[in-house]
Amino acid sequence: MEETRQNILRIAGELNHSPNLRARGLKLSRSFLIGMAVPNISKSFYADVVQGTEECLKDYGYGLILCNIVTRQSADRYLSMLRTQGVDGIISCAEIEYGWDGHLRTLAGEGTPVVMINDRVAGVDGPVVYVDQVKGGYLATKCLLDAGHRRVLFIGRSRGYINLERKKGYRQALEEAGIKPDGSLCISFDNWDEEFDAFISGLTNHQQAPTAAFIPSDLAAVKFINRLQSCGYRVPDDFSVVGFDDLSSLQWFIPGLTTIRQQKKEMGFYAAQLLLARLKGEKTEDVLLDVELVERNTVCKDKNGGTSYE
Amino acid sequence: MEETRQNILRIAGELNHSPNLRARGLKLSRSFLIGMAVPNISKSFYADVVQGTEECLKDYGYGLILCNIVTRQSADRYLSMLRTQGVDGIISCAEIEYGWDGHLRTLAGEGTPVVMINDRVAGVDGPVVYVDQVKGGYLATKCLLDAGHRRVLFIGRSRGYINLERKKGYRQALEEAGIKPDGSLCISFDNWDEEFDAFISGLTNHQQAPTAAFIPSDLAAVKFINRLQSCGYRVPDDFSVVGFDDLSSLQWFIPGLTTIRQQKKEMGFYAAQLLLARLKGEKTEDVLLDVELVERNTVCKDKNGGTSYE
DNA sequence: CTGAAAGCGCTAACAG
DNA sequence: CTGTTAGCGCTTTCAG
Repeated sequence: MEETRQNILRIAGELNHSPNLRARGLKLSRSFLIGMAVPNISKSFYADVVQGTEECLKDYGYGLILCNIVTRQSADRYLSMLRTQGVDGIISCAEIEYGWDGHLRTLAGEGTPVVMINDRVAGVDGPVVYVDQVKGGYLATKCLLDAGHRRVLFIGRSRGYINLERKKGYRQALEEAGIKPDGSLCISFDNWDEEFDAFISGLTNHQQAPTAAFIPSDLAAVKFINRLQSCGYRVPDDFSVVGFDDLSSLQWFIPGLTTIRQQKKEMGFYAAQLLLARLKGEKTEDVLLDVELVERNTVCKDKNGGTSYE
Repeated sequence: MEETRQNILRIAGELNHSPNLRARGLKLSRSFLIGMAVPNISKSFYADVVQGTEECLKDYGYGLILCNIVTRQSADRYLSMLRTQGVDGIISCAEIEYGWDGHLRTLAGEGTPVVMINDRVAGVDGPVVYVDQVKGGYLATKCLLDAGHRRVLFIGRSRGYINLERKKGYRQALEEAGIKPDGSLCISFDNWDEEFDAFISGLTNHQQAPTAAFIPSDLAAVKFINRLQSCGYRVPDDFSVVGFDDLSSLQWFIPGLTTIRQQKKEMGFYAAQLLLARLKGEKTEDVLLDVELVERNTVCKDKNGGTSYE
């Protein structure tokens, strides 16, 4: 009893002695480490998500090992690193390529708890933090429709879970407004330099040219606006656009992009909470995060778009 | 011999057995973990630096623990986490606040190898990866001077190693052009909303008003341009500006920002290499990274700025 | 209720 | 040159 007290005092005296997590982990077969896989930390979107995760984990003494999957080789390396480091769990974002899905299945199959963000990887058990992509697409399109636009483009790829969902929302809004879907309004630019010029000449020459676009990615939207402006178009006066993401890095972009806000940090935060709950053996359920429209200055509210025919 | 062969075969058979790093680390007293401290991963600048570090480390089997120091509390938590996890080394960026300097001194004092980025923390031994900030400030200012501007603002705080160095370069360029330094041209906005209006009225009312500004931060530069434009000024026609950083997130900003490019990923990469070398017991030296001017569209080359008096 | 001891999975030193 | 063993620092179990 008194010895114990002395021990405590001695420890307090040494002050800088922290228990060795390696030994502790060896005994407990835990590492107090969580792996977080992202497609690219340099995209401000994922930096925000990571920050959210990290904010939650650090309060519970868990370290976050960042896994930036940018090549097939990095995917392989992280597979083995997560294994050898013996992480206690993994948070994995959607949109990761380079065979990561298979690696995640392997890891999950070996018993590592996994939480997914934005989409489920087939064959991997675990909760996922979803975002209401459909609602986002719906709100974005409705905003354009409400401003009087009738021929609204969807500019983006039509594959991948996320884009598909957003497109679903786009169609929903159109339908609700009684507008017949027109396949020719759904386009994407694989090669901007070549295809954008063709697009522009189409815009000027056709009478029933589109007057607005929903572009399910802020980065693409900003690029689009940039090109439009260098072709002499004014945004939103001549053409309206709504993006998706609400990237903070675009804060000072002019004109301010009307877009759909996602709860980026929350995404990471909730994923971390789910994982922690799972580690404690608690039951977990998928989380669905809401989105909202952020109105700035890329939607022309006053007129029905140049050649609209309402 | 034959048993060994069988062992190898069995291992190959099991295939998914990876040696337990915890046990290995316990024996070797190493963790194969590196801590990386940044002021804010959500700033695209640091995301790039982290990506560079991570790219190097993963090839050597080291995991990267991200330490995002955004509050005093997070600084404290990471101090103890880095200790308990027993990281093999630490890479620490400049501009971290919340008492981190002291924590880093503590950790270094306990024997953890440290590599610093952008500035040395007093009392911490270890190599640092520097950027030629003075040259950057010089190139930025010279670019404005070469375009004919004579009254060039320096907009930014006059404290902190990095800003001070950039300002040094600004003064150097001025001096070289035979322009007397004018303290009133060095300003900073503590509260944009209030002070910017005052600044603008000064701009319109004075005959010898400045015609250009070097703003040693892209984010601030873009904000400045944004404000300028909403006051009816055109950039670069009415006012020229040069930033610093060359943030990729500003890629589509209009007008394209003329700025100083820093080698962001390289910064992180070299820091990792220095740390690895240190862990191997090799001798290390500071690294100085070069910068370059990236000319885009925020400097008016044709005229000497509205009210210039050359 | 306190104190000793076994063992987590590995490596390095040592004996055979 | 191969095979055995001690022990890294902790936790947990078990004996005192």
